[in-house]
Amino acid sequence: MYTIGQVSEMFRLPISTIRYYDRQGLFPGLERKAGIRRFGAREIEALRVIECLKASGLGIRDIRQFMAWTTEGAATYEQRKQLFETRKRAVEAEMEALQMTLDMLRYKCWYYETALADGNENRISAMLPDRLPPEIQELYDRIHE
Amino acid sequence: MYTIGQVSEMFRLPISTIRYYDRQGLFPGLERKAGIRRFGAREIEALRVIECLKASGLGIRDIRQFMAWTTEGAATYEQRKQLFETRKRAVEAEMEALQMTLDMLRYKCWYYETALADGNENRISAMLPDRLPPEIQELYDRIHE
DNA sequence: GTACTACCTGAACCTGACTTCAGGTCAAGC
DNA sequence: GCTTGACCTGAAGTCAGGTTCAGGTAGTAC
Repeated sequence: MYTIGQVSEMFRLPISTIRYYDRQGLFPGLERKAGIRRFGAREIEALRVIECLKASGLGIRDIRQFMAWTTEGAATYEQRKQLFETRKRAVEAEMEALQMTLDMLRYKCWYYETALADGNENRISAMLPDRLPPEIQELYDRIHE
Repeated sequence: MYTIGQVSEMFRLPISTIRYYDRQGLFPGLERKAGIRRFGAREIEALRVIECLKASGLGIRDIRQFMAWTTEGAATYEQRKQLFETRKRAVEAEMEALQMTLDMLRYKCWYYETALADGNENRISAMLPDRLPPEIQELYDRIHE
């Protein structure tokens, strides 16, 4: 069993954030002793899931819904499975989007390396839009589809 | 030259958002005719960069700084290059983090598929923490390091 | 000449996710 | 017995990133 301070250290989360999560209902059935929160294995796992769902783009409201489901046992396995499948698809989509972002950033890195080497953008302008170095052209075309 | 409505359609951004960006100084030197904004190639490219920098996790404030740099010519190539390199590293880190998130989500998908098939979590509990199917064990270990 | 549409403004409002604040409890060490 | 440190509360504050509102203009269609 851990205190809020210990959990705060374990997850590198401010105490205020953990209390906020509690207030939002993310630890249903959290135990207390003389008013003081006592975090057990269930809450530690809950926090891991919270961080995961948050990272997947889910809001607090929907995380609370999930936590409520976990208190309802086998009856909500289906909903919980669906939730994770949906989040998985969302993250996969997000990673594809970030891949495009990365292409743009790589192009811009090349752009400014070249501009910096030349002292101006003239040579680049002359190469646009379809006479860039092959590797860069590929990035450029993916970005400006 | 495009009107704000056309740009809104092109980028699938609400008009209010584009006006907000303008107010925040993201289109330095934006042309106007009788008060009406006229978006040219420069602004279209600016919006592409804005979306990219936003997706990389940069705030409006820093995007404004970048846009200011673009008006200062060759003197700021170095800063601009550095900015894109920093954003590139940030996105790469973000993708690694998302990869971990994905591992967790895959584990949870398996978990609830199994629980759903069994009607309870008993079999899974018996496999924890180190007797999971190899493929799942790998995910589990990466998550619970 | 008037209705319609697409544009304009500044100011106020909204949402989500926290954080801060003022004031209080409680056990341990000195 | 009193100070210290770690915990507690509800309410208010903050911040980013927009969105909405009330009221106004400008060009075209009939």
